[in-house]
Amino acid sequence: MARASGSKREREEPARLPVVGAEPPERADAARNRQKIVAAARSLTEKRSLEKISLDEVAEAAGVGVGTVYRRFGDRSGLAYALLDDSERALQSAFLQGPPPLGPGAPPSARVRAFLHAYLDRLLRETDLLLAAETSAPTGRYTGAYAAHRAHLAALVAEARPDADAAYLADALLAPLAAPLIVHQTVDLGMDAARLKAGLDALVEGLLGTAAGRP
Amino acid sequence: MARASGSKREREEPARLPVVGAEPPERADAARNRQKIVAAARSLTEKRSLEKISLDEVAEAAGVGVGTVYRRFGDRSGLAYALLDDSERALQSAFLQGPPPLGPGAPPSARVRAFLHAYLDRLLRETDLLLAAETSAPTGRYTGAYAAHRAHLAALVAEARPDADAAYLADALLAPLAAPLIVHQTVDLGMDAARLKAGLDALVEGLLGTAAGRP
DNA sequence: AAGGTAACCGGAGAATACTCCGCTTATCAA
DNA sequence: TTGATAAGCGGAGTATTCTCCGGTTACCTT
Repeated sequence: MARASGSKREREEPARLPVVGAEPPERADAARNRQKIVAAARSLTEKRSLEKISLDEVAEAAGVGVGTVYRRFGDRSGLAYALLDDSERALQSAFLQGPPPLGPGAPPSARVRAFLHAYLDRLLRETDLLLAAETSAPTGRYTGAYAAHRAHLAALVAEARPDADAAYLADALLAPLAAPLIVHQTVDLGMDAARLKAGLDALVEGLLGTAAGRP
Repeated sequence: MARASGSKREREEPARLPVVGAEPPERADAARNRQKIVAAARSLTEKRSLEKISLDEVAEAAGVGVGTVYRRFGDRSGLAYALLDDSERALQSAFLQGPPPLGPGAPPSARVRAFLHAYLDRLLRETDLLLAAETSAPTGRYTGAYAAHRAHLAALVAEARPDADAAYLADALLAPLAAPLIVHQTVDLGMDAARLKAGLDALVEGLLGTAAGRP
């Protein structure tokens, strides 16, 4: 089920975020329906969390059949990612070509730190959507946008610590930003954003050594 | 939904793992049914993953009504935790009163390292159950056994680094052990246990400083 | 412009999750 | 023992997810 849903979404959702190569172009009616569905979902999420909205309901609001919703987005998680598309593009653009420290120009550890902060801010801003995206299809989380974040961090880690297992450390840095964990920390444990950022800073400090004496 | 399901399981599942205080005793027929359900589920999981078994099916195999399964365990996640009960007890016993370095007697950073290794081994041994436990009810993951692990690590971290935010770092150390991430790393990325352990060691080293010069 | 083909659509239907409540049973006090 | 009472039980019923396929439509070729 893990791989199945992952590869399914990959096939069903052409030309989205992390895809680079050219794919069979989307037919006009399909694109139109996609937009109708996204618009309807966006409108519905203004009243309650996506997690409490049935996809049948989205289909009806969009004026399409249920099958169409599932064909386009696979499941609730796929729809959530579509709704996150804008902020994801903004984030990627910021760390790929924006001003430092998030974008190029700052030392790697500072960029890692800036990325984690930016991701946390975004998570706190779109908690409901990211929760829905991660919790339906939990095993499919690690493709798509996650892979881009992971690659970005891995490159920075490799730059700062060429001897380390950069790929692993990238995962380890992203893991504390899992949406359900953040929700638990903020809602149940009462941790605020500043505390979480301080904690993330401690991680970066320990792993990459922003202190002067580190290689 | 997050809090709801969490508090529900808490109410429905008396006298399990992390509960300390006395609760209303479980009626004899209820206990009998619980055992029948667990036994049936255990038997069914020998053939396929719990995630692919409907709870109706478990109920029928156990010879009880569906309502009984839901009342006792709340959802698939609750049932999974029940099936993990034995290994969880073993783990807790090992780090609370077993021999060092997992149990008392070793320096804190060594105990943290030993705990992470032990948890990873257990995760690799019972991947399917832990995956089912975490992925149904993802927001309820952070109560019960997780809270015990977190408290244990937090105490060790506080001992090793009295100045640090021990509670946060405990979460940060446990986060890379999320079942779906481990599955992705091992299945999709082909990382083996040794690599994961080395990565965890690097985390511990960076955060707690097993190297001599750390306070 | 017309026709062929591949993609797409819709919604009925099967599977599964989860709830609800009238009836039964265990437990305990008298 | 025997009621009283609270806890538990079962399974029909409702809600939601997800699939499947006959009919439709966009797109390209000629």
